Amino acid sequence: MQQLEELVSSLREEGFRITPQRVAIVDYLLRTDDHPSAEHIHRIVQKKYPMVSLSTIYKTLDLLKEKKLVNEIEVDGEARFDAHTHAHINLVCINCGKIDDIDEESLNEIQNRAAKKSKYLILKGSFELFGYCVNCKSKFS
Amino acid sequence: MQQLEELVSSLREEGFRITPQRVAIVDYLLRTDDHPSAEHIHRIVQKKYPMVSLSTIYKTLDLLKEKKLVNEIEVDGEARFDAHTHAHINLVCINCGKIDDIDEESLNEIQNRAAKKSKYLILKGSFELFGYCVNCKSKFS
DNA sequence: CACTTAATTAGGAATTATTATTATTAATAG
DNA sequence: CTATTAATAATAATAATTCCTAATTAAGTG
Repeated sequence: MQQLEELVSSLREEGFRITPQRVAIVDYLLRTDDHPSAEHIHRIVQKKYPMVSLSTIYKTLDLLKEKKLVNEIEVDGEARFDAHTHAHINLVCINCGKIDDIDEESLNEIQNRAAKKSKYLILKGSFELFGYCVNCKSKFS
Repeated sequence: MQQLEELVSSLREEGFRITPQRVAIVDYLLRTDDHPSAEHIHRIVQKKYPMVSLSTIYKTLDLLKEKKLVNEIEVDGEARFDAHTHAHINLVCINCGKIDDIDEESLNEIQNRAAKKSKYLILKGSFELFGYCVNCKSKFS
């Protein structure tokens, strides 16, 4: 995960204007471990800048996506975003909706166990995986 | 994959009414290997029953989902459905959008290879997997 | 074979997430 | 400081899905 200053100056160097809105959005995305929706980012950013509009959130997220600075995933027809652009998978608990990241190193272990146990994944929509949700404690089979 | 008659009588046994609309929807889902959207199912079913409404499609799909007779996945913010309810994963080509099923036996092999090569999957949104799309021939890395 | 009635339907309105449009504002270059 | 033009706010438009309600009908009952 990169620092705010790096991101901001890299954007400036590429000729993008640095606005308070953009800084606030990037700042929030870097600070959170969550996978917020555009709406959620909007509510957070509005605390500091009450007049920021939702379409600005969307446009900024588009820009950041294009620059590979954020990752977009999809849950129940809603876009969610995170600033963790290294290789990882997003796990969505089919019980409580909690989203977790799993990085490459944990993933190796999981894939090994998966191969041994011949459990299955379902990409997109609901998915199943051995293990349990760290949030709601429900078990998968 | 179950037969139409089995499904229909199992629905009837549970007290659900068997309507031409429901039969047509189930019939189509059983016949196709595709992952049609609600809209697409609507167009197909309308060929036989021109007055069937889109909301009926949605309600019927909800019923079938609840009874675990169809599987719902999500592609680009659009719901897609299939009647293959056995354990499998859905692969979505990040290049052409083609959706494929992989059943448990093929999956074992894939997971073994995945474990060896330590490639990664991304659940939801785009995903990456070694291999190539059988439809557009584009390779994944 | 009617008769009854609760489940189901059609059709349109409402909702939700997102994108497009446009006049206004403000970040940056000079 | 001023001009340029990208970025913004506000609003309208769009697309997928859900909600609503009066009308219809499947299927059990006499």
